[in-house]
Amino acid sequence: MKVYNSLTFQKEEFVPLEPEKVKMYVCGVTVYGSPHLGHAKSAIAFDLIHRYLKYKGYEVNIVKNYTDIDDKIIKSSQESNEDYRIISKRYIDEYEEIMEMLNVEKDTRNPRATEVIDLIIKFTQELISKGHAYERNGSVYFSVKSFPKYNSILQRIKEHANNSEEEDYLVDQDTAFGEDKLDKRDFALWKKMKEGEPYWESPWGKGRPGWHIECSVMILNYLGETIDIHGGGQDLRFPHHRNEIAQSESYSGKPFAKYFLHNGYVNVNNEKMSKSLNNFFTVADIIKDYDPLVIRWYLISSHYRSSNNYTPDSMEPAKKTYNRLINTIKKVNYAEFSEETSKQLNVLNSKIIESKDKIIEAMDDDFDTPVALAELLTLFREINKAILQDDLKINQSFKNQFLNYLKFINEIFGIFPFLKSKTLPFSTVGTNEKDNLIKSLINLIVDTRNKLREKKLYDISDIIRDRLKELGLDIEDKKVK
RNA sequence: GCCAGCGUAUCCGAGUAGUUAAGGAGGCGGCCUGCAGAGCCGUUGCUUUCAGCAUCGAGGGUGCAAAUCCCUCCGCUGGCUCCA
Repeated sequence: MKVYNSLTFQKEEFVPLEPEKVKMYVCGVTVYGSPHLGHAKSAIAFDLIHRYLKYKGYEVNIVKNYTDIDDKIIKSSQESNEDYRIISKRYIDEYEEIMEMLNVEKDTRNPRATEVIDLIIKFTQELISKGHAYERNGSVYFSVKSFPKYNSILQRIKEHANNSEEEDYLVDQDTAFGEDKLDKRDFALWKKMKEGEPYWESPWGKGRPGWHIECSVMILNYLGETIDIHGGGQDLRFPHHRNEIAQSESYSGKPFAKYFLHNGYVNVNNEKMSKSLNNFFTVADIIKDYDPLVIRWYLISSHYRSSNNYTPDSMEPAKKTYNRLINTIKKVNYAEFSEETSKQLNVLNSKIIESKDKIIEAMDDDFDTPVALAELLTLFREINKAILQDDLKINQSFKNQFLNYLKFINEIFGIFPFLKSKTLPFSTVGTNEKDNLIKSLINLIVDTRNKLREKKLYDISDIIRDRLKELGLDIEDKKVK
């Protein structure tokens, strides 16, 4: 299996530190607003990776944080005159609700920044004692100079550049960059409290953590000094991820993460969807018009590293394609049954196996979902052709194999969450007395209507079909005998 | 300016050297159907059909062979201390 590693700018064979186990951390959201489609893209990208690693037999320990204290939350809190905890709680709840609808699997844990303040303070103290950080006026800064390879992390430095790295980055040394910092590149580990802000007590007085520190601390605490996969959006490469690496490697003296994976953006009119540009579409709004699974399909039908250009029409093709899949599943469910094995059925069986192999091959190549989904659609076309065009009768073993295939698809893509039981999903009729009665009544109506059709009493049979549709029962006619 | 990446047919979106540029959506034509729905097939660059010529932002280069590698240029997006 290969993954594209942002640290080395190339695809690499995925080999975890410990066999069979993967330690994974994903930068989550800052909770001061409703999640938009861009957040969903990131969450689904790493959900897909999580699922696929599990499918490959790895035991995945995945941690994703909530940043529940930062400038924007404080600002929002001051504007609405609400406690910052109420705001963060509200948006964490909403985020979790949305993620559940999008069928994003639960992480191993989701720590909040405010849960780890003590650990942040300890971590910061340790960095100071090792000479990697310094305190100025109640704030603590990381000293980038103490970490020589800083500039080359997650960024290529051109070999022919005349200037040394330092010169490149320190030309503005004497322009204003915050009076307390010793180097323009230094960043805050601990921020001194401003009047009216939430605060925690620390050895440097009242204050709160800087932006980058929580991730380093959570990783150390919940996953260890070195992890396998660190994920997040492209926009976090710098400064956030570079700073995390600097802090953590200065702290432990060990490599921080083996692979960095970054997902692409959702764009609107070829601009990044973001809160600051106010061009975002929230998932909650899109769900009003589209099934969350259609949104999921839309997002995974492009590669996780590339960007989607979203327009309000973008969901339409996704919806149609997704419905085609559902229709095919229904067709198989209602197909005529025969225990005999036909040659054509054997061919279909082997196509299912082939399709699965091809999907695995595509996913092994840096989670290439577009190619994998193309394989899925090709198989479904074959099945439609056989069952609708050729009136293929299916047997139990085919049904089982198809069901297993669907479960495999759901396991790695999460697009058929209704597949829980051992049966196909659309046999809504149970076994109790009432259900049997309903079943008999429906059969009675359908049989009667078919008799009418045989007698070419189409106006009556069309009314019945329309009325049944109003009740949510769709009839799809076949040829009249 | 520096760094990363992008530019593929009407649109979305794969494809990093080896016969037909995956798949989807839309359009057109056909099949099926009492109708509808669903589905299937073909087509969707150009030219006087079965043949030929093009084609992956533009131009050049390497090579038996290029959407794919190299160079130059054009255009676009993102990051460069708020960000998924």
